[in-house]
Amino acid sequence: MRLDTDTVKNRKRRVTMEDVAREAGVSRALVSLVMRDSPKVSEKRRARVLAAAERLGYRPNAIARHLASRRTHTIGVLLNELHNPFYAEIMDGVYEVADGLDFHVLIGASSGRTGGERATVETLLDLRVEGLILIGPRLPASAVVAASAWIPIVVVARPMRAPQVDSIMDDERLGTRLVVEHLAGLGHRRILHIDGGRGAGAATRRACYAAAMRNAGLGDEIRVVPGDYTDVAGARAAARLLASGDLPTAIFAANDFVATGAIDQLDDAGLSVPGDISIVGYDNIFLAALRRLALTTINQPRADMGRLAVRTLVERIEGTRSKPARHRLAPELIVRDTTGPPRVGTLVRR
Amino acid sequence: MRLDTDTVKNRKRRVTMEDVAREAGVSRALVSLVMRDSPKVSEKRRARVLAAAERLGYRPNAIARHLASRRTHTIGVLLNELHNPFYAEIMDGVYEVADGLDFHVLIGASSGRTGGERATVETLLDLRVEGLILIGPRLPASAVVAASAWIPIVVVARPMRAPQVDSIMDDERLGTRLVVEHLAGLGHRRILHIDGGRGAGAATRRACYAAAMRNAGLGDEIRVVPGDYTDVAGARAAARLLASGDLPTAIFAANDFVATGAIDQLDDAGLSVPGDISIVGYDNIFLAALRRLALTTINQPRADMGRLAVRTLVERIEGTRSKPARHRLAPELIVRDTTGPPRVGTLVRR
DNA sequence: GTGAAAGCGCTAACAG
DNA sequence: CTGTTAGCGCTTTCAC
Repeated sequence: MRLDTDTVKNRKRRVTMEDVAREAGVSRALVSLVMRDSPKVSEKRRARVLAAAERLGYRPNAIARHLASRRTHTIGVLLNELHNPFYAEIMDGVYEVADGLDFHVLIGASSGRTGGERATVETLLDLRVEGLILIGPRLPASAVVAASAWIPIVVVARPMRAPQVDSIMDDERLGTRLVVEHLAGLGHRRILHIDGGRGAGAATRRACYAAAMRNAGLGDEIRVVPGDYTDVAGARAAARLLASGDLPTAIFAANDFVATGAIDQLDDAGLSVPGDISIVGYDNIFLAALRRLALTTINQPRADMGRLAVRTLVERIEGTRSKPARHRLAPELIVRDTTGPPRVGTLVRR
Repeated sequence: MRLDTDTVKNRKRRVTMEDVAREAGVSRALVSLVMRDSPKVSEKRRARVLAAAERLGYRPNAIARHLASRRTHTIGVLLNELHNPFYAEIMDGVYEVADGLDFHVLIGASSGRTGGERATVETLLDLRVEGLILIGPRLPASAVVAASAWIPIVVVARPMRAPQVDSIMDDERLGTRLVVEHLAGLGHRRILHIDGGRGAGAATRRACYAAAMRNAGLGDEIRVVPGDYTDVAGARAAARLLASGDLPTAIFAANDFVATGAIDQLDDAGLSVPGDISIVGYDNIFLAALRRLALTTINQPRADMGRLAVRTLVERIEGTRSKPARHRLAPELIVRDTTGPPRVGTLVRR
């Protein structure tokens, strides 16, 4: 029995460019040119090389290529949260234009580990991605700025003021104003906000809510209950509200997940939405459109945000632009069934 | 003004090991040892080197390291679908044990692009990840087998028979049997299946459904409507059913998304669930637990699946095991409010 | 067009 | 423990 030198642990041995060159009877440099689709190679030789590569089952080693060329043509994406479809829908846009621009996309998530996001960013950095898109990062701004010393960074769904960092989000002032005005227009005054806690952009949304309330002449009614961007947080906040006995007539939830959790809890308590209390979410994820939820919410142009993120990033990578980009996309109000006029005679007296 | 040679396009110049060695007054090899936490370096020198690295802002170049060591300590994950929380929850388990085993995780998604999954796998392969976890891949089995010639692969949520490929999923025979028996126990006979189309594992689920029906003496009632793993597909299937006028008394949906879409459509048609028709999903994603849905479904131990996937993969990478692993985790029936006894006197006559 | 030579930044023996 | 010597597999001048 002949020793099979082509297998290691039953797997293929890596075929190198050298091997292909030998097989095709040309120099290694020529093979390299062919692999990079260089125009300065005769059709004949190109065919020879390609055939040899095929025969040997050659796969270019991207790592070696990256090391030598100092380019990876790859962008990294930090996904704060794999569970929220909001982010997934942004990714649709990211993939769409990254594919067109011929950039690879590497996703790093950070499922709640300690120092998760930071570690993920480091990994991506060490892999020499050429730019980074941070989607809904909870990372301290200082860490983002530090990373931007290395490569271009665009932050999505969270404001960022560093000159070296680009940012993309919806127009929060407008979005929150649409919410408050819709509710106020229905006759609500006691509009409470369950916030996104330490989540990306939560502080902004909270501040804009307050501003919108004041603008509507409802400055005295500003009331914020702490939450997080999850359905569990929404349910918990609603439970606390219920327990306190001091219910508002309307709730503006930090996002659709929070709204969903809150509704769940109110249902459980036997309250009617919007009969007893109105609820508005934010994001317009598919969940909101389900008839059983029919959540009034704010639509964010998610795919557009993803598309824009890649374009913005690539501009920086290619050095086409040097001044910071601050894109603010237009949100829109989607009225469904969770909002209505306030109950006549408040449910619970103050 | 002094020319700052340390910036390129306003970004940090890469500091190399050589630079650190010079700064610390030691050899490059020593720096390398320090970076790899080798025990055979005196505390004193280690400190010197670390200080120098810190001072220079040195970041090891993972690419160069990988090339030289021929190890990346990274596993790749192909996520067929970023939108389905089912997969996100598997990832929780993946991260948990990968972190513990000190493996990096790189996610490649493939948002519906043509040849998306294939291209993503290639990218991951070229990056020399040491093993691949394919979660719910739609890739042809032949492509999976081809990839397994290069590196260890474990497939999650889809059966795979290749000797070189490991697979992890729930026990579908049991899961579907629980569904059918639950429904049959309530008195249903006309139990229809909206399937997952060409989705991962859909064929298995379909076949097991048929087997379970026969087992329950309901072989004559087997009926499958084509779908896909999305809520849209569920709604569409329900719409067709409604239009046909030939409704079953119970629907077993391919997954919770499909069930949700179907319910949405039935609601719209004014039918009552489970009054007029019972519905069961599969997966038990958070959606199913919402009170407004309260979907009866099958729970899959998602985090366990993710954990097991990494362990199984690492066994192969380390060469600890060579025979194929075929893990089948136990699913369980979660009864909620979408199932009940069939309507007395069928809604629509055959 | 094509090939030779010189690295990319790091790891891995192997002497000392 | 420390430094020297070779590469890892590819790209990239630069002559020919």
